[in-house]
Parts: sequence; structure tokens; C-alpha cells
Amino acid sequence: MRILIIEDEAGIVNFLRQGLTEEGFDVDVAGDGETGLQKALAGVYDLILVDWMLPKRNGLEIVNALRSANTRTPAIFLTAKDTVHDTVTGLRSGANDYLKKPFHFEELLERIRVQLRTHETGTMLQAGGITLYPDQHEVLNNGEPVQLTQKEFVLLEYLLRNKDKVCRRNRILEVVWGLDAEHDSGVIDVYINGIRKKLGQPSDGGLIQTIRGVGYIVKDK
Amino acid sequence: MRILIIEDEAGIVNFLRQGLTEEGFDVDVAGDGETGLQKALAGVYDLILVDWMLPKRNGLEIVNALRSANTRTPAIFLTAKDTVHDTVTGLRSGANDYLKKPFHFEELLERIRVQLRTHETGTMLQAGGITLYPDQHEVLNNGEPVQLTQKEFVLLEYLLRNKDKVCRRNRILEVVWGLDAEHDSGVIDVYINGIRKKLGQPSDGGLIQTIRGVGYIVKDK
DNA sequence: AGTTTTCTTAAGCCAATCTTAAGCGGCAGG
DNA sequence: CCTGCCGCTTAAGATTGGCTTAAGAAAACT
Repeated sequence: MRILIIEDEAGIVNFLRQGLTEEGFDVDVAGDGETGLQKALAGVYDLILVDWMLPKRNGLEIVNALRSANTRTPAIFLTAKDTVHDTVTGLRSGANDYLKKPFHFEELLERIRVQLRTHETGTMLQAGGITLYPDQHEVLNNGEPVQLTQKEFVLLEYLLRNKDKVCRRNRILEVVWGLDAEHDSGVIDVYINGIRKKLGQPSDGGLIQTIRGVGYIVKDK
Repeated sequence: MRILIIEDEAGIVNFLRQGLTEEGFDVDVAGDGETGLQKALAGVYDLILVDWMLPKRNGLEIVNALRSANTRTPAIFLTAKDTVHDTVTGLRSGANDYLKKPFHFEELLERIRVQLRTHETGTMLQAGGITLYPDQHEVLNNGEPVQLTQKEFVLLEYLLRNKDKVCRRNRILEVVWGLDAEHDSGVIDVYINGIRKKLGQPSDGGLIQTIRGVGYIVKDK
């Protein structure tokens, strides 16, 4: 998720950048209104945090410009202007939220999540060239859609959710097949084989590696 | 625009009701959590204002229940609980905004407008050449009106609201038929078949795709 | 009450999917 | 170097689950 911060006070920028980066966001910064608007218009961001008072162009102008350019990227005002009139003006300009300084980072984070929630394409799991969308029930192999059966899908999803961790055979049986261990009939092997084939992966040294006597592991790289 | 207020303090209720009515909203009130949730689940409101502390069921439970029932009606918390932790919890439960008492009516009004603005897609649902107007109870297939029965309409509406997401059979049964899962008698298939026919869609690879063992998905594009 | 529409149930059919089983081959320990 | 275990691969049989159709039940309308 890419977030653009349009803010000129270095202290706040650093504070935000560090916190958001730690939370796993890609953060980009613009130090004045002009470059901020340019970047925002590019439309590559999932969310924009914008200060009101800025050099060259103020936050209000930026959000107004964005909306009249039909760009719907969610925008949150982050500003010291704290009168009701300011808030109303900010929101009316097309912003999606308005947070008064000083604010708690936790609250900002949650309000960001609210905005991203409505815009979310859903979570996804990735490893190597594989992307799996649980919500869409879809798997892409280097961008190419791959047709997996239900069991194959569930198995691959389990492996991906435990990326870089060993998945023991009995655990897989339990989770995917709902069987107690010691019922190992070799089903897993059949399905691993099927998945590897459909993904064009070798049975040895590929994305899904065999740990003899233990289980399997998906190694991202 | 219909707004539901779930709040037990008469003073606040009157204050809100009067202000919102003057602004042209249709206002409905529930005085406790139980009836509030019932009304909210009906899905006829455009927005819900909810207090946190309520008789019978608190606001948190209400919003949680709404979201897990897949009802996306925007909800705004309106509460005296003002710690950061409360705010975060409220927003995380699925609410769209969180306003601490005491608040200015002007700000509430603007925040309501923000929610209605972003959710204004409610007037119509589209995918492929299909357009569905929930309010008019009308469906167009490439501009040509299509005659759907009540159940067909509700089912298609549900699928379109969850465009590009898998709709699981048990979820469909629950939402459209009000049945608990494990009552799968094959009704869904009959109706999907009917809808596909009326829309001139193939049973395979068309707009409404079957995900074997899971459910259906409407893929736009 | 009669007629028409809509909803639900049931059953047969077929293809996708799952499971089992068996042969093969490599790796590890003796 | 042999032997047994374990995973790979394949194919055949069993099963599931969705599609389709039709007919009876319920609801809506006249």
C-alpha cells in the first residue's frame, strides 16, 4: 500500500514516515503543495495525508484540484487548524477524514485503515511469481491465471500462509483434509504434484520444496 | 436519505432528530441495542449513527454484527468514550467514523455527508453489460430491460454488490433465503440458472462464474 | 374462487474432482 | 553394495456437486 505525505515540517514527516514504514506501507513524501499535487495526480497512491498550510499551494487547493480532476484517492487532512469551520471546509473540499494535530499515531493508523478498507482489493498471498487472492479465489502465475481445483487451492493457500515455514504432513492433513494424522495415504503427494505441474514448477528445488520425512515448505525469494 | 439513530439518551436523540430532519434527512430512532440491530440489519438505511453504551447490546456489538452479516451501511460512532484505545477499537470493528461527544452538529453533518458521498454508488450496480438499480427494482442488459422475479433480483443484487469477490453458497443462502447453511437443497442452482438464462449468459465462463465447491463470483470486464 | 406468476423440491445426468493403489526411483543407513 | 523407506507419478474408479428440467406448492393478482 502506497501512501503519499504532503507536509513541510520535517519533524512530523519523519515521525510519520517511520511509523508508517514500520507498519508495512510504502511511504513517499512531498515537501510543498506544488510537487504534492503533481505526485498525487499521478494516481499511484492508495492514500494521501495532507497538511493544510503548505508552501506554494495549500492543502485545500490540493484536495480540490484532485477531486475536480476526478481522482478519488482517499485523502486525510492532518492539520493544526482545529475550528469547526476549518473541519467542515476541509471535509467539504472532498477529503475523506480530518484529523487535528496533535493526534495519536494509533488513531491515525486506524483511520488510514478505514479508508483503505473500502478501497481494498482484498488481501493476497505472494511467493515467487505466484499470487493468490483468497477473496477472488484466483491464482496468478507470473500474471497468468491458473485454474486450480478446490482442494488444490486450499492446500496452496495453506502453504503460502505459512511461507518460509515448514508445513508438516500431519498438520496439512488436519487443516486441508480434516483428517487425523496416521491416515497418511499419500493424498498430499498427489496434490502437491498437481499444483507443481499447474504452476510449472519442478518437483525438486522449485518454489514448493520437499522436506523428506517432514513435509513441505514454500520459499519466497 | 434515511438515517438510523441508535441512542438511548432522549436529549441527544431530540437534538439529532431535529437537526437532521431540518437538513432533509428521514430519521428513524432505536432506543436500545437490540431493536437498533434489528432495524439496521433490514438494510434500508443509508447511514447509521450509533452510541457506544446502550441497553441490551452495546454499539460495538452492533457494528460487529452488521459487518459480519455483510451489511456495509456506513456507521458513525457518536460516543463519550474518548480514549485513543476506544477510538481504535470502534473503528476497527468496522465503523466508518468516530466522533467524540461533545461534538458540533456542523461537523457531524459534514462527516455524514462524507460517508454518503463515498457510498453514493448505491444508486446503481454495474458489471459487464448489466446494470441494476436497487431503488427502481430494475435491471438492464446492454440497455435492454430484463424482467426478473423478486428472488432473482435479490440474488443478482447480492452478487453484484460483491462484484469480484467469491460469494459462498452458505452466505448466499443466509442473505437471500434467510436459511442457515446446511439447508442447501439446490435452490441456488435453480436461480442462478434462471438469471443466466434471462441475461443471455452462458453457464460457463460468462459473467456469473461458478466456483465449484465454493459458490459464485461475478467478474467485471 | 380462479388464474397467473413465482417459489421450492426433486430427480436424472454429466463432468469435474477426489481418492486409492501400484509401480518407480532415489536417498540413507547398515 | 544392498535394502527399506519415502516421495513422485500415473491412471483408474468412486464420488461429489452443479446443471437442467419438470411438476407441485405457495403467493399474488383479478
